[in-house]
Amino acid sequence: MTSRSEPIADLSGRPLGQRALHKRRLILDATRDLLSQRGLRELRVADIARAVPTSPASFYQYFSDVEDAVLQLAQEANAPLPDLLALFEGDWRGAEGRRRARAVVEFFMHYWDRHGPTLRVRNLAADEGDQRFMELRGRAMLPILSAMEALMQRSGAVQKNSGLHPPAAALAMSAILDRLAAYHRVMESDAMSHDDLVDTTARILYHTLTGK
Amino acid sequence: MTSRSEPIADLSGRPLGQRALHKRRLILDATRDLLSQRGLRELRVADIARAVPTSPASFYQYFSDVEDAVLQLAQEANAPLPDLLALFEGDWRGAEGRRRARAVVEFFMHYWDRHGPTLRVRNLAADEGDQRFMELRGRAMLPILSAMEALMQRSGAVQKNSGLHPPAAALAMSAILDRLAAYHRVMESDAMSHDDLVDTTARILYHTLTGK
DNA sequence: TGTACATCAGTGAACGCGCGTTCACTGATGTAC
DNA sequence: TGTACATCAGTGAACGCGCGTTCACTGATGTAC
Repeated sequence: MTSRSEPIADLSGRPLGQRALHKRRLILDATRDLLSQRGLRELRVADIARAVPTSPASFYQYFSDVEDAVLQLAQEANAPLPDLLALFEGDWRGAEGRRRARAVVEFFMHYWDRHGPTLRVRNLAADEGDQRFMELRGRAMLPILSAMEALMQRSGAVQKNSGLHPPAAALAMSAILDRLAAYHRVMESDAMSHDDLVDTTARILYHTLTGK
Repeated sequence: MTSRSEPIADLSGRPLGQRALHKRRLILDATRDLLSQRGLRELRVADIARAVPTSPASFYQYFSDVEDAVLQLAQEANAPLPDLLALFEGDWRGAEGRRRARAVVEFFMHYWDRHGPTLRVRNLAADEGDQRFMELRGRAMLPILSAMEALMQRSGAVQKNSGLHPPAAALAMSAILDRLAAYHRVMESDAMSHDDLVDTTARILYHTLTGK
């Protein structure tokens, strides 16, 4: 989803060759590594360049500043979402629906295990009002929310759970999924196993989306 | 909840007089203001001092660095939580329960309207693994999670929603409440009113905690 | 296939700024008698 | 009530470091004939 149409370009808009694409990749990877090792506040262009390793000047060939690089990472993180969308579309009746609900929860957990540092920063920046990050989060969330609402309509949940406002309910479900995926690793323990967490979340999701 | 027992002290441990407490207050207020105006990454000791206005040296009389000041703010943000706790304790049968569920949702929204910038940063720092912020978040959340679990037990939700693991369900509910409170202002629109959001969230909460 | 040239890509080194941090001092407040 | 002294509180000014940013150059790759 890293912009389907336009090829990747440098800051002057010139399209990149193989060699340049590779360098850009190394810089993005280093940015992501640093983001997961240290915090957002400690993320500096100089550190990223040191980690690659390369000169800070190379960084500025591709990105205008640290936020810009993180924005690219957040954009790349949208790539797996069509797979998630596919889980919502289709048959959610009976056992198949319960299976799909679990698959959705597991998807979120893997997704956050992989992209957590980036998504956390994206969400903070969006919450703080940064337009670019708000837009990016919107592009990620809106299709999922729509898919949930569509499912609530055709499953009859809207009638059975009458009083639930579908867009609000969809938002609530995405909040659970995001948040629990974000810290499931910290929360899992003897008192609460991975399966407890997945199972309970999947049940709430299934019930809210299908009314059963 | 700014530490009930020990009086507030400067970095050498000396308790503060009235004048010093007032200055410290001004610095914390400026920190919070800057945090809501700009982002976390733009928060500098020099900026805070300018905003007060005072000398950077004054800042260092009370706080070891920017994180330390934010940590104090996050600590103060725990103060209103006993009121929330009180909502969970008591009678949740019938109309009274539905009323309380709504009150919980409204509490969260007001709470985030007021302390949002601080709580966002607290959550990011905790997610990034900062021990001090993790502990602080734990002190805020654990009593609430316990109160929800206790309610699920005595309301019979555990039997009726059999299969829900109470700690996991409580975690899921706190995720909804936090996240929707965090961005309810951005989400409210013609298609989804404040009341839709409150009502739907309250219904999900009520159903999960009481089984009805 | 070889050579000349154009363009792409990468970076060493330098500059200047602004930040974090501290010191040494001034002024305010409290206490003793 | 007044005076001397001790302690509390606040800060101006300075220092040095490291970061962001850019320039001018070198080296790599592609293209034409």
